Amino acid sequence: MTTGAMTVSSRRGMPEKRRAITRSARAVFGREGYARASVDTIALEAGVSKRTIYNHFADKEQLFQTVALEGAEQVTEAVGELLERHLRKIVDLREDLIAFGLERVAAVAEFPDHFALVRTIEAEVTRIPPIVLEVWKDVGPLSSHKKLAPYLREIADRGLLVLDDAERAANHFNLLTITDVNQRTFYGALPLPEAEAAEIVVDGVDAFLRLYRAQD
Amino acid sequence: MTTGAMTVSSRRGMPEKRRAITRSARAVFGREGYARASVDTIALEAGVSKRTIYNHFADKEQLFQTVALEGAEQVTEAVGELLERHLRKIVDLREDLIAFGLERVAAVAEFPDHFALVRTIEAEVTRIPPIVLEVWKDVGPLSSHKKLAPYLREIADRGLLVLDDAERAANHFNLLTITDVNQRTFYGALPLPEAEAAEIVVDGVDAFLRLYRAQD
DNA sequence: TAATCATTACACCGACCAGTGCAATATGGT
DNA sequence: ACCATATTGCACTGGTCGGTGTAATGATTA
Repeated sequence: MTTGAMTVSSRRGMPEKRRAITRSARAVFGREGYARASVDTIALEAGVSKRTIYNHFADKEQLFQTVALEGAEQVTEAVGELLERHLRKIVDLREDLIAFGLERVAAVAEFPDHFALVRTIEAEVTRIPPIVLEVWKDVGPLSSHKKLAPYLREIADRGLLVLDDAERAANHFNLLTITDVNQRTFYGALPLPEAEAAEIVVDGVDAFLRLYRAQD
Repeated sequence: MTTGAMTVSSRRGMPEKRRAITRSARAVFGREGYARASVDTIALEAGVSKRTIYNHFADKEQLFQTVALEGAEQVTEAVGELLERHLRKIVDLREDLIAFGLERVAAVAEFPDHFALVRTIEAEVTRIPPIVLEVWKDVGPLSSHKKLAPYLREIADRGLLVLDDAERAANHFNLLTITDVNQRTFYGALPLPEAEAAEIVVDGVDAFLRLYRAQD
């Protein structure tokens, strides 16, 4: 098979095949869970031979860890962009926070394979080497969560919020919006009408503002 | 094996063996996850033959569902007792809410097998029949969460809280306390120093009170 | 004692799976 | 054309697992 041409860029670095493998692995690990996911299935869906997978990765576990870390980085980067886009310059605080919250929630739906994988990671949490888990949390959810704090700090410095501890406020914002939605949908695994998601976010933002909005 | 006496209560109803099976199944499903958990292991740890398991349950899946539902009921009942104990009669609102929150968090540690199973359920969420999942949510987490609302309503009626929507307030309380802790520890799978858990609960309660305490 | 029924040990089937070895093939650089 | 390397197909091993069939054992009840 694969008698075709493959005109460009094949033998450089190691992309193409490797990317196909990680893409497929992300999908299969997320869909089936770690134990059920078979390397044969991953190979099939990647359009690659099983042997090639073992040429790129030592074993199933290392493949899983690689995919988990890559996905975490991608999402964290996307969240970083959302922060810049919505909270760099504040026009209307409530509107901007709501817009950020909505896009933050939508981001879960835009990386469905990754967030299915997150559920798998959480299920495997006791079997993942502690160091790996720590790194994943750091580059993933922890990083996404913490990045919000400095934006809130700056908004507070401009007099729009009153907060003693920006990290705590960021935590509260996250709990009242994204965490609430994720908890109800299991990271997007179950459908939630967009209107309800929006209602939750608006509720959360309003609660957040009652907690931290400057009185004037 | 089992040549012993077993003096009392064996052939009535069907407990004893069945309870041993569900206890063991809860532990193994929680520890290993659904796919990895082997019926042989469950039988071994239950001190029961594999055949006996299949005499009580149709298959692995039904055993899993049974265990999931039983555990959810137990925890919901325990949470109900905590509510009665701490929020029936309010002495000092903040103290009582903190005490409730702390015990609520501690309850996760007191049912470690069940909450390990919860992680497994969440991972299997797309493979669990929708009706079963709905029932589980209803008797389990949803019920535990919703039970808080009427207590808050009553506290508000006594003038200690100001809230338009008791359900929303209950949701906020849960998010700011138990959900925060559960998210950080993966339902108790990872250790969290008790002091830190307490700090989170106190933080959460104080945020909740800033949201809803009567201005007096 | 006899009959009933839960339980047991044990062997077994069919299926799946992680990982390997190897020889053939394809590909890109020179 | 030649070489180094990536990839492929495929068979194979050793192991696990869900579920079943069966004959024997033990206890309970009448």
